[in-house]
Order: sequence, then C-alpha cells, then structure tokens
Amino acid sequence: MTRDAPPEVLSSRLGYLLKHAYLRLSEESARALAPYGIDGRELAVLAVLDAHDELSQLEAAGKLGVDRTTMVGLVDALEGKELVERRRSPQDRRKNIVRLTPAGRERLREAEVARQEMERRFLAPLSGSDAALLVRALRSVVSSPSSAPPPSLNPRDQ
Amino acid sequence: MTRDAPPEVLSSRLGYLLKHAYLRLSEESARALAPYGIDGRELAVLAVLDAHDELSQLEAAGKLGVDRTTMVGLVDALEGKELVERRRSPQDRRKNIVRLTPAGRERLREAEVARQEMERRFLAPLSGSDAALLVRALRSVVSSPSSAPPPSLNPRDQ
DNA sequence: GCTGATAGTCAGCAGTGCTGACGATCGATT
DNA sequence: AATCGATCGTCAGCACTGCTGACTATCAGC
Repeated sequence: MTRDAPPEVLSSRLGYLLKHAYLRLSEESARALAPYGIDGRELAVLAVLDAHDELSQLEAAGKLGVDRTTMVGLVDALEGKELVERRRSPQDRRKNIVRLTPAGRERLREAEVARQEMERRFLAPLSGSDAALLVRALRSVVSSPSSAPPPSLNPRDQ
Repeated sequence: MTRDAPPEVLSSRLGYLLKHAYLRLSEESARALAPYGIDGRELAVLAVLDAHDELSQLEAAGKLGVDRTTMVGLVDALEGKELVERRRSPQDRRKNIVRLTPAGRERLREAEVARQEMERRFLAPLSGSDAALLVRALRSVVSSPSSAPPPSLNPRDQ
C-alpha cells in the first residue's frame, strides 16, 4: 500500500488515528511474536488463563471481549500447539475448563518479554509520562459506559 | 457479546486497548452517522476530497491509507448516493478525478458536525487537556516511521 | 511504433466476527 | 422422575475488509 503521511484533514480524526495506530501495532506485534509461533490474540488468551484459575471457555471469552464462537477456534489453535488443554468441569459438565500446559506457561513468559519490548519501541516517540497518559486515557475511554444500546432502566436487565 | 470490564491483565496492553477503543468508536460513529446515510470511512473520503482539488482515485486512496481496489468500492458507493462524481482526467486519461457534488459537499458539512459531536462525547471521560494529549500522542505514534519492512537504504527505492 | 510502467476494475481468497442451529447438560418445577 | 427453559460448546454459513493477480486502457520514453 502506498502509505502517505496522514493528511492534515485526517490526522485529527479519532477514527483514522485509532484505526491506524491499531494497524501499526498489529504489524509490530505480529513481527515480535512470530518467533514464538503465536499472535497477539493468542498471547492475550494465555495471559488471561494464567491470571485466573479454572476459567471456562465462555468466561475467558468474556474477559477477552471475544465471541464464544470465536473462542472455539482460539482454543483449538492453542490446544493444537499444546499450549493449553481442555478439560470438562466436574462441577458443570457443560463447561470446558481451559488450562495452560507447562509449555504454555513457559511460552507465555517468553512472549510477554517480547511483547513488552515491542510496546516500548512502539511508544518510543512519546515521553515516558506521555506514554503512561496515553495508556490511562485509552483505558478510560474503553471502560467508560457506552452510549450504545438504549440503556434499559429496568433493574432486571442488570 | 458478554462484555466484561477489561480484566486487569489486559487493561494495560496496547493491543487490547487500541482494538477496543477503535471498536467502541466505530459503534458510536455508525450510530452518529446513520442519519446521514454514510459511514465513517465514506465521511473520511468526502473530507479528503473536499480538502484537495482534483484528486484521482489512487491519490485519494493514498491519503486515506486504503488500497486502490478498496477505493473502487468506496467511490462506487458514494457515486451511487450522488455525493461524488468520477470524471476522466483530460491530462491523463488513465485517471479518474473524483469530485464532490454539491450534495456531497452539503452532506459532508452536516455529517462533520455529527462526527465532532460524537468524538466529543467519546472523549468525555477525559479532561480537555488529556483529550488533546491523547490525540497528539496517537498522531505521533501513527506517523512515526515503522520498523516494518526492512528499511532499504537504496535511494532508488524512494 | 515498441516497451515498460501506471490507473482503474474485477474475481477470488483469507481473516474476523457474527447469527442460527444443534446436542449435551444443568437447574428448577411439577 | 419427567419435563421445561436456559446455558455451554460446536459448527455451518454469511457479511465485511483487505488483499493478490489478472486484465484493459493509457501514458512516457526510446
């Protein structure tokens, strides 16, 4: 793609900036993680599984913000690489508990180092305090309530 | 989708934050622009065409950061809505000059107001100075040179 | 008049994310 | 215990994007 510098009309539009920042980061991420045989989404799955014990597929999907049908493929791929394993929950046999294998834990550890290094490079054009503020600002807009589906005032919906 | 609050392990990962910030903004954008019959990408096309005279499809695609094959469909859609028109360049008959129609200019004006209002709401959780810094920080990482394709030092490649 | 490069178009493919359906299982009710 | 509605995982199929590769028309240089 012929990638011009962002023209003035677009460089202050949030849509353009967020999209292209995300695309840029995705490329860097793919490059940084390639040696470990996983991509950024898979690494996030490993991280979530490592941080919580006994997560079912659906619970993990909820934390990751992906659809449960998407989670199937994600776990399939990681299981194929023997980084996680499925195990039916004895308490509720509808659930697949997904656990890191020892290899998965090790891979997570290595890849996390690479990811942090990649993010450091990505944020290099910013001062340390600006970088920290960027992260805080993003966290803030991401977790603030959406104006989206006309909010129901019916308490039963919560 | 069951959208949990971002779990701690993910809320400091740039990939997660940029992706979800972008998704959130996309939803808001679609909602805000729906009354005008266009989406965010189409609005960006109109804005770029308005800011530069006599752009060919390829030139506009370059400014937008989209592929030329994608640009075909984008212009098709806008032409179908009679917001832009194609016209062969007399100077170079390979080129399609894309111009705003008067209706396109008017639609752009209206939709821009809606977009700005939407962005204002989106950034509401941030203070004014934090919002401005977020935009500047994003612009900075987006336009900083990528580590990507092993940079050729051969001047002929430029 | 050739030749190589460029602009627009189209068909086809890959990645992603969704919907809708299904079987298995659960919890509650009767 | 038989039944009913809901939940979890799975899969097929669709839509949307964005790309590659091929093709035509056109250009610029020789």
